[in-house]
Amino acid sequence: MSAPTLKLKQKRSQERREKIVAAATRLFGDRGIAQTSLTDVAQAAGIPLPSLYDYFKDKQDLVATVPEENYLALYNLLADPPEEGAADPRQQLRAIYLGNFAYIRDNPDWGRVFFLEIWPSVAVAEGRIRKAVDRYALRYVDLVRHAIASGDYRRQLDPYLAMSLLMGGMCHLTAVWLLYGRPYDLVEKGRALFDTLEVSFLAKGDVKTRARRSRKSR
Amino acid sequence: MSAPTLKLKQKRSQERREKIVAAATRLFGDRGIAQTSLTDVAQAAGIPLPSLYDYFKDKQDLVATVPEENYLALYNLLADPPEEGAADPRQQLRAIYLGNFAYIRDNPDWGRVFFLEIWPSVAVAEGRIRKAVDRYALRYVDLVRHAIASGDYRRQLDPYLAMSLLMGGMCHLTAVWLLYGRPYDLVEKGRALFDTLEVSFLAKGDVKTRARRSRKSR
DNA sequence: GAAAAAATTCGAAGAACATTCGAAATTTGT
DNA sequence: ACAAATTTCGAATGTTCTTCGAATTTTTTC
Repeated sequence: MSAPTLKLKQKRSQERREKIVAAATRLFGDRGIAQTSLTDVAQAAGIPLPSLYDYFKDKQDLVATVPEENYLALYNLLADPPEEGAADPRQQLRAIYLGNFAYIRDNPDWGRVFFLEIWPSVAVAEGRIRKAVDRYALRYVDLVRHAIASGDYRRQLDPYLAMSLLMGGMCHLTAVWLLYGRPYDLVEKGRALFDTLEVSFLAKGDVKTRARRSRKSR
Repeated sequence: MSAPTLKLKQKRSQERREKIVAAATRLFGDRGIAQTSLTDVAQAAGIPLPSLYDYFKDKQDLVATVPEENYLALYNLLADPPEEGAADPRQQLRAIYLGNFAYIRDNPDWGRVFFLEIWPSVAVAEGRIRKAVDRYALRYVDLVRHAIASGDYRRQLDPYLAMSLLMGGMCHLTAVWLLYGRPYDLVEKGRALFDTLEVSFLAKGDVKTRARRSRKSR
């Protein structure tokens, strides 16, 4: 029976599900969601077409799964190492932002689906995806707030505006990077973007106070 | 016969075409392109389904037409009034950027299709759409270059990076605005975004030199 | 360790949608 | 008025999404 993902599988036929998601991520990223038929996905995953419906309610469900699944990996990746620099929100924001670019660079398929197909897109209005994206965006809002509280960033800076600039810049940069065949180092550009952007975030008088950012570099 | 848009219509049944585009813009913006069937478009336009193919090669062709058609209007709107401030690239950039937001505010359907459905999206890779978008983006690159040349903006500022920030911010802001039901004045937010962003564009020593921006205000 | 219960798989069939064809209707040119 | 060109759309086709349920496999129970 076509059982939605409501009840988890009880065996390692979990692998099939993963195969499907992997195939879908690749194909969606390649040609776009609309141009990818479930027949293609099934074939690429080596699974009969109707069986897809044993793992996903419908195509939209599969689409929503792609960013969800990767979001977890990304979130964990970026959530872990706040220990060492926990006291420096500005440093943390920078690390997370660049980590984000690195993740995109290392998972371009996912990046393509997420930044070119799903977000922004009306799909993001769908509850499940919206939730993930919001949580993601609020993380940045939070970090900016901390940086303001610590005195690094201007007190008048609107954290939501700052988030829009960070996310929007990342989205645009990634989109261009992907569309033009990944011609340059995305993380490098991301760093330049962040540094440019941060100039407008910083508290004026504080420029030198916190200018000891080059320790360890990367 | 199903004649692609190759040869223009020789009568005012041009109106039908416009009806279709209008209906498509509204429906695509409402529910998204994938969730809108040509049957819906045909019904909304009051035209039998197969007749759509007398005006558009296929669905993708209709999709591409939406941004194309509006792009012209926007482009003309923003290209006209450079006369008065032609000498001040910084002022011109600001005016065009805000004019852009105003156009989105006044044509939210188009904004939705363009910023949530088409750009960014792999659709943008398609020749026709790419061309329009590129021309659009390069306009900003150009304006930034002028502002650099005039000494308003930092000499080290990468015009492409600046464009990414401008476009990305606009895209994100618009997306949020649309998705959350247009809760605030988009142009106002756009202005705040621009002013925040511009801080990082400006030449350092020049802060006071060119600070006479308040004449006549907006 | 076999029978019952539960979960899993997928072939066959149906529904929704995009797209094509070409004959009828209309307009244009002479 | 008549022929040529153009426009319109009903009927038919092909593709893709989705459902149904019987056959198969795995898990549980005694």
